[in-house]
Amino acid sequence: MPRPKKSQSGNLREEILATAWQQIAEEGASALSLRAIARQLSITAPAIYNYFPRRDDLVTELIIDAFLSFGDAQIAALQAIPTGDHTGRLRALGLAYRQWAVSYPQRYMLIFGAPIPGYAAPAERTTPAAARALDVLVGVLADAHRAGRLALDPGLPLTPAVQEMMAAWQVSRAPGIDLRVLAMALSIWGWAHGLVMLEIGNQYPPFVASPGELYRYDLERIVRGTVR
Amino acid sequence: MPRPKKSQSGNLREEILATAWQQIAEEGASALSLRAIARQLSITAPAIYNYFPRRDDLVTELIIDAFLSFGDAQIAALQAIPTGDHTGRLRALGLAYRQWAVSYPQRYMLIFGAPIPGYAAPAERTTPAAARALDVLVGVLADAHRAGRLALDPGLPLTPAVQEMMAAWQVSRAPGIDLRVLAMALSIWGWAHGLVMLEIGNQYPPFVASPGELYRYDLERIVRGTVR
DNA sequence: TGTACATCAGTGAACGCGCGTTCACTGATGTAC
DNA sequence: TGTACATCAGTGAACGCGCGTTCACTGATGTAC
Repeated sequence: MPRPKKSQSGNLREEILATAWQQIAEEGASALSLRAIARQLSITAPAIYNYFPRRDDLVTELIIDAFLSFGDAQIAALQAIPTGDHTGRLRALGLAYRQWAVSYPQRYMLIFGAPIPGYAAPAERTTPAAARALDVLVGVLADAHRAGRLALDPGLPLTPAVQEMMAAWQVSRAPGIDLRVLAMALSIWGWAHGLVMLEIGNQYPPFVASPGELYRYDLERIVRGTVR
Repeated sequence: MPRPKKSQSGNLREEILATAWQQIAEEGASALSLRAIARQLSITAPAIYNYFPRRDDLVTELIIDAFLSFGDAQIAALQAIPTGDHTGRLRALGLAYRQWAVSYPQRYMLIFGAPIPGYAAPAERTTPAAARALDVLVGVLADAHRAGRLALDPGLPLTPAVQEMMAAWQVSRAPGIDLRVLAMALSIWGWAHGLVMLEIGNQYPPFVASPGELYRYDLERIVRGTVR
């Protein structure tokens, strides 16, 4: 008896993706299984193959989707903040970064955490999606820099190796952006990633009762030290 | 035919642990399997049960071992640096942090990365081991603070929530240490964790050809901004 | 020194499990005449 | 409007795999007399 149509929409592909997200949220990305998805949708596992030729194709779709959602959240964070309020924009970006991560911890883990064993993401599909969020941060910092509001330590020039890497970045995705601004973007990203990973990975010592408070405090420190 | 003694030492327990480390290094912690270990040691899987009642007990052992090794590395990093050289000590700690992580990336992932699905570490055994490394950092910062060399932004006092958390830490593990020093330790830890996770998780954009150079540059920035 | 015996580390077979993937199939649907 | 037919999404059985864990066993070792 084909197509018992648990779903009146018939859009099984979307339901598979939605169920995959649900399972990732509950059990983590490494627990994702076609059979579990099928079970939950009351279909048989081979039916999924009509939509995703291999399990990895499903995973790839999920990763790209997560990157886009994350990038959207970063972009949306700036919407309410005036262009000239550089401090406010950097702060909003930082808050939105953590907010998205704690709202979808497993999704964050999927794109920024440990790689899924036996799965290699196709870089040509995921890299552009990944770059979006970083571009937003670079944009905010570059605006502040253009306005002369960025605090760059003149006593600490880029080392040649770092300069070279940032130049490669500048050429490929960030034309005209000051190399020290690019380095600062990576540094801020690393900081946010670190605190967020500690939080959603449950790695903080037990006395850190409210990681969000700690993050916000530290974000304020970073913002003050970055934008004058 | 029992005990064909592939190993003349007879210390099979140690060999199991060593093989487990090897497999974690090659395939990641989530690929760890008793059967694979047994295969490599040319024994049968049930033999392992003579030494570890359950698979999880083996994992717990590995985690504690990794924490201790990491803590040792942090402590050892300070050995060559004079007590009064606060800048040098903080820098050495930062360099050693990354060095250990990139030397044993899977081990780092095991203790600070994504949790192993279906495994919950017994906190009463792992927490003390985990705290060692953080204690070292706190010690270095506290020394610098005592010497009046720590740069604390007087315009950014701890928020009440952060103050409360740091006070809990102070009571439990860090008697007499200034609360802002504790907050700074967490912040620096988060930063290092972030950069290191991006590096060993292969999350950097492709233009970051040499993550180590980037880390060292940024470490220098952090050190300069922290210790006067 | 020689023999009986307890110990216990490791074996091999078996259990039940869930997984990704393949395959031939079925039967409702929509189209062409 | 009615019928023949092609399409194709989903089924159900089966494949081979690796896993953790259990169980009764075996036979080398070391000790006690």
